[in-house]
Amino acid sequence: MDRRQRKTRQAIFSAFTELLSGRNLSGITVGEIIEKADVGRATFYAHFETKDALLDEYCKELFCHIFDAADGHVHRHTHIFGCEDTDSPFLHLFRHLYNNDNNIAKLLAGKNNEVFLLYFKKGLWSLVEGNFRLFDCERLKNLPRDFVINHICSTFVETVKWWFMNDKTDSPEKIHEYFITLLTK
Amino acid sequence: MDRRQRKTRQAIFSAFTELLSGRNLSGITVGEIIEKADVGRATFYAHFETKDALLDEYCKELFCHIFDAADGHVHRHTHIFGCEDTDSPFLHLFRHLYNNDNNIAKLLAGKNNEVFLLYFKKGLWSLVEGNFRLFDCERLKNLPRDFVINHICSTFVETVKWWFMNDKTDSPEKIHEYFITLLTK
DNA sequence: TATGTTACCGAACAATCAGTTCGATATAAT
DNA sequence: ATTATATCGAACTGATTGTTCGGTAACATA
Repeated sequence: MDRRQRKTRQAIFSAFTELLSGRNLSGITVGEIIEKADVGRATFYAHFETKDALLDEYCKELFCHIFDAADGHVHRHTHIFGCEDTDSPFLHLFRHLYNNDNNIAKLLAGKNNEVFLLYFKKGLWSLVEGNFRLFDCERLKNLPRDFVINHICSTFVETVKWWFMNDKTDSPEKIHEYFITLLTK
Repeated sequence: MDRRQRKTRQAIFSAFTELLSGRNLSGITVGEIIEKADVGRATFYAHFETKDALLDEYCKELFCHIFDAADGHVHRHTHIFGCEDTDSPFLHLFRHLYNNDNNIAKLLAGKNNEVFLLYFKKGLWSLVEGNFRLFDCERLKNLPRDFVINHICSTFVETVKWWFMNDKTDSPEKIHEYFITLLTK
């Protein structure tokens, strides 16, 4: 990719990040983005077809990174319940979120930012599905598989939201314990 | 209230309902609403300050009704777990949703309609909080109260969403069973 | 019926924003 | 040095929101 293209793309992403941390997504205009990115209007539209396209690619880069990192942890142990000492990929995720990598926390905590939760959940789905056996539990055995997966994902997302709403007063380990308590028998 | 006012308000609500069932909320313009409602532009803004204000009042009327109905059921029994024969307020809600009162199903099933889910959850919260004792469960005793309430509400909402996504192939009773299974020990 | 009040109409208006177009300029590749 | 391409910037279209205002119709009251 041309160096000019790389720089422009980076500038737009940075500006977008900065704007997102201070305001609702719906209130951010293209004009503001290009002003903060110091980029011509036509240039913006040469990179992204629409504002939604920008959001799309932005989320892809953001969440792809964090979930890939979490996925690496999955082969280090066999069962997240009953193995207190070992990391679970979810504890790993909680820690990522606690450290606020890539300002994800601010994005997920906002009010009108359901878009991000959607992407977040999508990444979660793969993670949960890929390790479904870890959630083997007598109680959930007779329920439809995708119903349970959805429940696990939603529970995680809602746990994160609740955590952030309370300004992350609890430690990642504590929150992980809460999360597990909800899902285990 | 003046009969003219009533008629205008009703016309706008009807038009809004009709438009909502076919399109995303964000894609609906004031122009479309007043055209379908056959109402002058100035009249619309005499009734509702903004489009969001319309949405607000619309949701209030919609969900207020359904939750009031559900709340009436709450005193007919003491514990939703382990009393298979008796109605729970949640089974009652599932039945309401199955019958698609007020086209609520279409609203909640849509893609970009998180706004409605928000209002829905708000109503749920009161219902759950008002009957928190019904969810007495050993496993959840040590968790923060509002964390658990939030989890119950979220689980209900997600169950409904999953149900609708699958075109309501399961009966309200079956879905209620699923829901209870997720939350009981 | 006569009168005053209130709601509605409709058209015009300002302001904001998304997305397009195009000629000129700067930067990269060969 | 030459060619290709990314960027700039300004102007433009079109859609949408929300406002204003004079005229008209419906309502309430006496």
